Parts: sequence; structure tokens; C-alpha cells
Amino acid sequence: MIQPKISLKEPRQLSPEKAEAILAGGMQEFLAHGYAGTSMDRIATAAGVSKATVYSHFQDKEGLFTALIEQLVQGKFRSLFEPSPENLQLEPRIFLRELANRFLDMSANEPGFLNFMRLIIGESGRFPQLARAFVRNIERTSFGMLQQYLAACPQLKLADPEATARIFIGAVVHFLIVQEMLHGKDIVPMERDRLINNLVDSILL
Amino acid sequence: MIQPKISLKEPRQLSPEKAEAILAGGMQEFLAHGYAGTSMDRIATAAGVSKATVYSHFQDKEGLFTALIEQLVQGKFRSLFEPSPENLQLEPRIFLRELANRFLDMSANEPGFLNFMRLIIGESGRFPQLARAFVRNIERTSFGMLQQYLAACPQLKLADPEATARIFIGAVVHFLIVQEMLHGKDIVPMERDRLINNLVDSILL
DNA sequence: AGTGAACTGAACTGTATAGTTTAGTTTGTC
DNA sequence: GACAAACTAAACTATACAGTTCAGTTCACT
Repeated sequence: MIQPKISLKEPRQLSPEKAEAILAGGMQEFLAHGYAGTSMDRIATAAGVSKATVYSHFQDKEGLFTALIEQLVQGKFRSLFEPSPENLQLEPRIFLRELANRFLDMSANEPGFLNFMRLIIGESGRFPQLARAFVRNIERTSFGMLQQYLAACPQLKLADPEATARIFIGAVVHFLIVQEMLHGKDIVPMERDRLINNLVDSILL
Repeated sequence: MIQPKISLKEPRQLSPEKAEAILAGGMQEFLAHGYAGTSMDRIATAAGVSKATVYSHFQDKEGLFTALIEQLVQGKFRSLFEPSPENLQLEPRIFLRELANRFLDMSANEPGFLNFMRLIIGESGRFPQLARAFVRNIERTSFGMLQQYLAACPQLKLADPEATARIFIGAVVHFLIVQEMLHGKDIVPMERDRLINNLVDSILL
């Protein structure tokens, strides 16, 4: 009793390479022009794929957008506020400075990250589930990591490591938003190190 | 030698009431659907005005959008991080708690404020001059006010009031972004007072 | 080699868009 | 009342869009 192998799989065998290309094209277009400003024709062209293929891989524009953001939130941009493991046994002051600098450097060097945050925030009213996925995968992870580090550091004796972690991350992220995302560098100038040093000093007594 | 009064004015006498109605309709539509997602027909309908009138008051969609954001940035939403004057001589701990609570309350009660911030951030890549107007009129004012208060408070002796002001505002604004704008309340819950108390304690020694 | 499904390119449907025009109506001012 | 400009409603242009259809091609698997 021989069963053809194919019957064990899904009846479809859509090529994963095409799916990847469509997601890559969608990322390029959505990050540059926003959800409403992006057309499916341009996505297909950017992906090097026919429009019919786009619609055989994804149900509609909203489905493609949702799949794309969920992929970005779980993959490409998840590790942005993660410390490099070898830094974990540094002195807390140094560790925190490293952490903030690492995040700001990665935001500056990773092309598309600013536009990704613009898109998540800009569409958070119309796509609340995507905003929640962002919080679950990126914000919550960052809070948890830093909170655990702060709580495990014996010499600190912080009253509330969870709140402290949020203050730290909040100050750094808002600095990024105002200086880079909103182009505030020339209007409200502030040296990165000045903010970080003050922040670290505020938090560690 | 009698000059007709009209010759002293601009040759046009477009009614300011219509202009106001168009801006109000544009606000409703742009805040709800974003720039690309809003149509000029719906703005005209929302304003109770014909489409031709919209185009006689504003050059095009971009001109209307720009004028609207500039009006919001200088008027309706400018005072959001301003303290009420009678609070200025409170004890610093109380003053700072009041300031943060006031900002979070106003953000929650002022309908459209969250969507306004979503719009500014979401379009900051495509309309950098509007993002800069936001920074100039709202962020810079808030920083300056708090910095001056902190520097003038004799008992504090802060090393860097300017950096401290940014840390404070950054932590509070980021709290608003994650909890309300990105719908993170249920995913990363945190009592408002817990964050504010910890923030005030971190900053004042 | 042959079978079927993925894929292409292009045409197609129906709707929506930004912006203009036109003909006619209101309105303020002399 | 007369004039001019603001305004209206609606038609109009030209383009763009989401999504579908279809005839023909590629490609993986047997």
C-alpha cells in the first residue's frame, strides 16, 4: 500500500524563495511609503515577481502587511536591545553605558529600523494587533532582560528593578525618537554621552 | 482722496470660517486615516464645503496637511507638557509628580492627541519639516520649562538639569507610547504611580 | 516524456483618487 | 440694484489602485 509522498504534504508547494522575495519587496515598499502609500503592483515589481504570484502567496494587502510585520518583529529587529553576552559580567555602570550605546549604534546602522518604528507607531491605531506584537517581542523582551540584570546585581540594591528598567529604556528610546526619528538634532542638541552618563548616574544612586 | 477700504486688503476675501471648517475636517480625517489614507473628497464632506472651496483655500493636499499640522503644533497641542502656574512653588517631588500626572491625564482626555503623535511620528520620514516643527514647538518648550525649573530649585543641586529634564520627559513619554499608543497595557502592565514615584526618586538624589 | 501545479505577463473590472472646470447661486459692498 | 468675488454641485480628466482572469510557460516530480 504505497501512498504518494505528496499526499502527506499540503496540496500546495508554493516556492519559499518567492515568498521571501515578496516579503523583501514588501518590506522595502512599506517601510518607505507606509501602508496606504504602498501599492501591490510596486511590491510585485520590487520582488521581481508577477502580481498573481503575490496573491497566490498572500490573501490580500492586509495579509501581506501583517505577515511582514510579524516576521520583522520576531526576526530582523528583535535583538536590538539585547546586550552582547560577553558584556554581562561588566561593572554595572559600564554595562549600562554599553547597552545604551549598542542600541543607539544599531539603530543608526541598521537601515530601515527608524522607518520600521515609524511604521509600527504610525499604524498602531489602525493595526493594534501589530503594535501588540511589537510590544510582546521587542519591548517586553528588553524590559525583562534589563530588569533581570538589575535585580541580579547584588551591589545595586534597587528598590524596584522593573520600574528602573523602564525608566532607563524609556529615556534612551525617547532620545532616539527626538534626535533621529523627528530630526531634532539641530533644534534640541544633546550629546549622546551626556545623556547616558547622567542617566546611569541617576539610576545607580 | 478716498481710497476704497478693499484696496488696502489682499484682493481675496476668503471666509475665515470656511478655512477653519476645512482645517477641522482635515484634522478629523488625517488623524483618523493618516496622510495617504485620506481623500480630499472626504475632507470636503467632513468640512461641509465643496471641493472647489477646499482648493481655493489651500493649494493642494500637501499644503492643507502642512498648514493643519503647523496649526496643531502651535495651538491645540502646544500646552500639553506645561505645568499649571499655581504648581510652580510646590515642593519639587510633588511638582514633578503633578507634572507627569498632568501630562498623562491630558493625553488620555484630549481626544486625538494619541493619533496626532502617531501621525507626526509616522510621517516624520516623508514630512521632516513637520516633525521639526513638532520638536520646536512642543519638545523644546517642555525641555526648556523643566530644565529651568530644575536649575532654579536651590535645594536640588543637580549636576546637569538639562540632561535630567530629558530623562524625566523621556521616561514619561515612552511610558505613554508603550502603554497607550502601542496598546501595551495588558502585555507589560505597570502602574502609573509606580513608574512616576521611582522616576522622581531616581532623579532627586 | 508527461502530468500538474507554480508562475508569468498582460489584459481586465470596478472603484477611488487629485485636481480642474463649468454653470449657476449666494453674499458682501458700493 | 449692481457688481465682483466666494461659493456650490456636479461633471470631468487622467491616473492609480486592489484584486481577478486567462492563455501560455516553466518546473518539479514520476
